[in-house]
Amino acid sequence: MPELPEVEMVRRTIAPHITGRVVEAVQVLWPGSLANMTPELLHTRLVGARFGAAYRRGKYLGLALGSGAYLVIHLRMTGRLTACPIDSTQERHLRVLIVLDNGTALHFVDQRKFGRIYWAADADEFGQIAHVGPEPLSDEFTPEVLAAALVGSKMKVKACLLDQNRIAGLGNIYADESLFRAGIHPERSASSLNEDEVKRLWQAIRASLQHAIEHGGTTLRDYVNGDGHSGDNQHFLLVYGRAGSNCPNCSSILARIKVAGRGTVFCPRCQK
DNA sequence: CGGGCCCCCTGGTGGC
DNA sequence: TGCCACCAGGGGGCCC
Repeated sequence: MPELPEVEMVRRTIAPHITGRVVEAVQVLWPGSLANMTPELLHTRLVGARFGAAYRRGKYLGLALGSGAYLVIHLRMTGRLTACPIDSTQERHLRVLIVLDNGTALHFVDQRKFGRIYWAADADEFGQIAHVGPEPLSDEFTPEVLAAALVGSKMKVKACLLDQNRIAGLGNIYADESLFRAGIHPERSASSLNEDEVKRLWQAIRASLQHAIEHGGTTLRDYVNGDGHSGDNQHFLLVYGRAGSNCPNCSSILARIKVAGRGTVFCPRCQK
């Protein structure tokens, strides 16, 4: 499941392939992948357009175009965005193909068809589509900002972390990893965290995300970066996917419960 | 505002 | 070996 680190890796690896390149052809194999336009409209808008920089907002990718518009992509569960040679074999679950003028093509592959491609006419529309909370790796994200996202909420702290409007980019993996690093039980009421706990959680969120990026993202099944390479961070996860194994801190057996409808792994001893 | 549930989807898994 | 119910889950929508 691509979360902030994985989307950031896609952004970094896809950018060199597309920036400055002109679209020669577009092929939509599954129209359902297009969120707010028809295949015809995408074709009209994209063919002849030139890609600029690649941006990320939360789990949204925004590929700028010379016209000032953005091609906005959300990978959801199983989406992949890769740059491939135009003569490469067509993989299963290919949904949208964008041929560029440098012998490469952007492949949007999505087994479960949850991923979506949006059209934004300008930066404002990109912001409306990717309307998410503060970026946890930005300088603006301080312990005070995190505290503001949690304060006064009756929600469980994990549910808060998963709420994209409160904090951008955390999904199930990094919510669990962050709460473990901070030593906070996922079912704690968000508003019950004291100043020290918020500070620890702030530090933990940034560390979980930063380490994941340094390890190229987490590949559990589908995730690959823009070059088609898997990440390594799955080998460094502390709790996610490790229910029944030993806690890396105290060797207790890691527990699995359901929080906010999501499978949740935590250490009953370390996370109070 | 928040909790719970459904839906979108497909492939993997476990029970029988 | 085969069939099938069930699960995973990001995000939007809906109801209460």
